[in-house]
Amino acid sequence: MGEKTPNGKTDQGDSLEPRDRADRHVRADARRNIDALLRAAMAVFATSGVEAPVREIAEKAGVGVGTVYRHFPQRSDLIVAVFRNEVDACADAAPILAGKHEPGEALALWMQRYVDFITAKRGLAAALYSGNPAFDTLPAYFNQRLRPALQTLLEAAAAAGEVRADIEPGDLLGAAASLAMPAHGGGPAQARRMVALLVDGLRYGASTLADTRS
Amino acid sequence: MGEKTPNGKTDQGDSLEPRDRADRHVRADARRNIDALLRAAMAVFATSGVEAPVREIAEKAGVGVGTVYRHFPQRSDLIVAVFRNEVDACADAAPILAGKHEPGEALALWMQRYVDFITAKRGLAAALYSGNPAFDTLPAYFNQRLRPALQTLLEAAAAAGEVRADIEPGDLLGAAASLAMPAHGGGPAQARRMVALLVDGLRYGASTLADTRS
DNA sequence: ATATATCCGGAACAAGGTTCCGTTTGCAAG
DNA sequence: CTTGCAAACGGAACCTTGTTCCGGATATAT
Repeated sequence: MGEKTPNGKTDQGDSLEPRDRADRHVRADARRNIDALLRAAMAVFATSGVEAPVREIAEKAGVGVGTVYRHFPQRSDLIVAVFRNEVDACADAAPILAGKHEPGEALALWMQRYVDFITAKRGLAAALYSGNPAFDTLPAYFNQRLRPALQTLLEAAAAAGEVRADIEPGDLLGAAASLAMPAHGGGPAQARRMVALLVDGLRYGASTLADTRS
Repeated sequence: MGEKTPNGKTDQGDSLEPRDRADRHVRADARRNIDALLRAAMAVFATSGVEAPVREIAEKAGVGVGTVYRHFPQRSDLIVAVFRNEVDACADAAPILAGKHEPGEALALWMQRYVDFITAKRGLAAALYSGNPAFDTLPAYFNQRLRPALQTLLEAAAAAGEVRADIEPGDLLGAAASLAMPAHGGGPAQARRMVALLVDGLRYGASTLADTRS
């Protein structure tokens, strides 16, 4: 009659580090299965939502359920791992875009990438609001990974004079997330348009501020 | 592999009317059991959250699970019925308070009543964000019942010169709900304080506007 | 080549939602 | 006051899904 959180030794999900350290030895087959599971879970979550049965994910990954629970002691651990994985991918996209495009363009492209991530995650909001403490650390992780990524892009674009310089990355992430929330109604297309508008607002601000100040 | 919503004849949950019409005959024992179920569900949801087992509710109501499902074909129908029931109670409190107190006082008291309703409903947010279409109609019902109730109070208080007159009831409901959301951290006590502040803001506005205009 | 710690698969268990059906009962007509 | 029966009741049984367990397979160090 209450909470049970023995939580022996969860290797992922507790640390706030971007990725796992190679603790001792991870057998090659284990690593392969973990990757397959993350990939399968990502696909299944995208189509059936995060409440898809564990068996379905296991089957899609070509492993038994026992293997799932060996690496992800709780169903929520798998969900968290997938979310963190996607956040990492989104954050990692920032330097790549920065290397391939003009600063302002890189910023705009990354924001769209971010919107796509949010809209694709049906059930993210539900998980966050579910009250399940397993998801408590997710928001912090989001900020920790995404804010620096966006900040770098913002600073580069501001230095190039392409956007205004007084924007808090955290504010922008929050605003874009609000606009993109699936619960808000309006499909992914609308979300992309609204966020594009937001980014254009940053650009407009640059010229306005330049005019006003000089 | 998809949605199944045959939905034969759900008597509650589809109509937007405050309460059920007496369709044909409702046997006395049935009415009694429905009431007992709503009461039991309200109590159980308050203590164990909305994901409490149906069996537990049935037992607390002193009926078999078959009886639960006879009146509430899906578990979510019971949840929706309880929510609507509490919304009705909250809305009905408005005229009662208005009859017993000064207009400004009635408004303040009702807002507290509303906050208590929001904070008590652990899992309301989760349900709303769950993506389950069964809950889609809830927000509309909330507005339909609560807005007129609050509007009456606001108009009375404004007519008495106790609060400013330019407040949209919908805005106020939304703001108070945001402040009271359990997910916001801070207990019910904080929520009450913050909303009291909000109401005081309305009062301040009354004198300010009076000064400025005359 | 061998030992062994680790990993794998899937049957088995537990819990909760939902269905089914034999029995009981409110109630209105006679 | 009977009687007939549609409606309602209860709870066992069923299905789905999360989680545990353990005998067998296997990667890897020696």
